[in-house]
Amino acid sequence: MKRDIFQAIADPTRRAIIALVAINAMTPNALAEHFDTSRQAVSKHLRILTECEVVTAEQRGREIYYRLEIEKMKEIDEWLEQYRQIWESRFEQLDEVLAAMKNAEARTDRQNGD
Amino acid sequence: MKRDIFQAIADPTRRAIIALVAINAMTPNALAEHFDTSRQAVSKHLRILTECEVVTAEQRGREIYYRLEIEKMKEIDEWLEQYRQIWESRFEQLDEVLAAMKNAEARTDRQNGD
DNA sequence: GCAGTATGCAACCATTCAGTTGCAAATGTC
DNA sequence: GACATTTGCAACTGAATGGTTGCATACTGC
Repeated sequence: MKRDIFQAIADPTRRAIIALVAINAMTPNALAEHFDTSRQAVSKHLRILTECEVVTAEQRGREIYYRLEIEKMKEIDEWLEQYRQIWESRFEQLDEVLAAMKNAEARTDRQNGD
Repeated sequence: MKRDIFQAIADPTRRAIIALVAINAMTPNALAEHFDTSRQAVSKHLRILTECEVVTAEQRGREIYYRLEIEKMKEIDEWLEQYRQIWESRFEQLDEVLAAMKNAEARTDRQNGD
């Protein structure tokens, strides 16, 4: 029942909804046109996304416009940060390896009088 | 049946496993000690993570060491990139607003002889 | 006020999922 | 070779999930 942002983005349809409302706010009906599923199915996804505060609803007459709450996406970025540090440090290590290889090559070249 | 990286990270236990094997490769038994669930439950999570290529297994005698495949985490980062662009552009807009406010403030100060 | 449109909510269904239990296979130790 | 350890796989279970259908509510335009 208690869902978090990671469960929110687990479903492909929800990721597609997020991508759509990121560009501009949309109504459930307009969103449903982009999918094979029913309007109600989209509506249920929107409810989940609203619960997770990934999107917010704004009533305009009888229409409800949903738009992306971009701040929530930063939470994923923050979680990813620890792993970004890992691959960046690995990249630096690779740099060191490449530098070492270049040095070794240069030495070999000198020895061979290249 | 066909799982992707987003479903892989949807489960809190799996995110915890990812965090653990990111530091150093671990066996299912060692991992299970960190959780309330059974070893088999952890093993099932490892199977899912392996299927998604988030972790890779290395057999050493009768033990199997699982380690994080950091490259796979980049896929999330790549997906997040489009949203990062949004919040960065919003940040720039905020900068412009702040700059405009500062200008307006400076003009007011001059008018008031402050 | 009435027909039509937009939406949310509840009930139901099939599938998936996370977990447990039991068991078999492979490896290490004596 | 006998036994313990480590692990994966299969079967089962209860809960969650994504989907559909039907209905109630609220707003628009006539």
